Amino acid sequence: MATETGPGPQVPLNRQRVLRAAVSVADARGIESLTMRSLAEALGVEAMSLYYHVANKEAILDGVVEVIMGEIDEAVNRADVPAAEDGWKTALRARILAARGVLLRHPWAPGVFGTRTTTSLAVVRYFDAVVGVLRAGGFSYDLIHHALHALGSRALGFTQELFEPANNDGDDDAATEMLEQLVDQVPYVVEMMGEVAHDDPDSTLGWCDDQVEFEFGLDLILDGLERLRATA
Amino acid sequence: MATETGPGPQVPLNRQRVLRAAVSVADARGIESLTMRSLAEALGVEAMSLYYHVANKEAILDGVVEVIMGEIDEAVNRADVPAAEDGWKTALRARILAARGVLLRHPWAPGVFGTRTTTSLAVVRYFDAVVGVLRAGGFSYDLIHHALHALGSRALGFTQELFEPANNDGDDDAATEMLEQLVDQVPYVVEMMGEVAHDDPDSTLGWCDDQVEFEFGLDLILDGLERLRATA
DNA sequence: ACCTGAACACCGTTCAAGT
DNA sequence: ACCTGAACACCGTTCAAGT
Repeated sequence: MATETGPGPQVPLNRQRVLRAAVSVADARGIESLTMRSLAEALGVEAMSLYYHVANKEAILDGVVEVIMGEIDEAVNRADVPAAEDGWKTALRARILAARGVLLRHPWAPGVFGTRTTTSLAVVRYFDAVVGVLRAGGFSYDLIHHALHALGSRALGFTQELFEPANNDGDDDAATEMLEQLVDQVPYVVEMMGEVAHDDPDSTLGWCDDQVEFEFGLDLILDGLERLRATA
Repeated sequence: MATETGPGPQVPLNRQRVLRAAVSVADARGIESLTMRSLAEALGVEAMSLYYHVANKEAILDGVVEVIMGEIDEAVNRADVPAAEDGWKTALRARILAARGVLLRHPWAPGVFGTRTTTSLAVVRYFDAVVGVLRAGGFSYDLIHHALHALGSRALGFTQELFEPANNDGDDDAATEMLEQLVDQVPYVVEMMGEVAHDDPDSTLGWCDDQVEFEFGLDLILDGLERLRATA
């Protein structure tokens, strides 16, 4: 719970504690407030001490990816169903939704994944397991290769949300009003929102159920892959 | 071509010139070197002058998105095929591939799109046109809504490339060697790469044809949507 | 109306120095 | 072995001041 407590380092710092504290800081105060100085403060240490344990901030972000991937591995191991019994689609779906559960607890993580330039071994290992599931399901490597590209980051449980952090501060009325003034600029979108909102009286401008939509897109891709596999 | 030439501002600066110069700087030297000071220098002006024309750097990045979306609109208008004649799938596919062509010229742009918190009107207008194409193709708004989520950023021609900027500096041998030492850690990936490389002797570690893979994923989704539309 | 200089708070990082 | 203080180059930004 607490990122660190007490005065200064009774026990010497190490790389693992630095990385875990970085995740905690990002969780608690957002990734943009993760600085060498704020991280050091959370650890009860001076900023310069961090450089004894990690090369620089980039290395910290690389390490943060490893920590998150470790959490994903844990979640998958807890949730995964055997591929042989229920088929590849069920197994892969469960794996991806488990990964998604982890990333929902670290909403800043997808952005960090996107900024890494060197390929993380932990990420490759994750994809290796995905390839294994598909292989056990009878896919050719050629189709598996295409499949990985089709899934993209969805294989890790996230998608690039283009409209995500809209300020949903309860002012749905103001937002609706604004949209009404845009009727001539985006007529189809306005009509769509009106109709879907009408079908589901509970839905307002925050009308998208992220989980439902993620599963819709995931199933669309998985179903398409199953069709290709069966006719290959 | 030149971002600006000559000494200082003969003609007064304005918002449009600031934004276009920002795109030029990002194209030429990368998004990370787009700073208020470097942008000002490219415009032959002091950094503080920029604040007369834009609120702050965030506003510049918002404006950059508008500029890019303008280029996409141009490209789409040049390339788009009428929806009525060739069907919605052909029209949407052409539209998305036109957008992709623009983003390939600005490889830093997807990252900027990802960082924007306020929703860009230009982006919403683009998606409005996508909704229009699907609507003309006989989709229900409910299915269109799901479709937008399934497409995600792919509707704009990009995907979150998790393994993109690998240092492809000709040292494929070294990379292959490294991978061979990982055989026990990622056996399926190694086997996959060996087999696909064997099928196509030209392909090495830079073995993925981005355009081919993008179109594969796009078609997978579009074909799945067509099936859902037809059976609805 | 449009641009600038000086200054501020904040970054990541280096390096010699402490214990 | 592990941590620190002082310093550096670089950010975005404010504000009063220039023309």
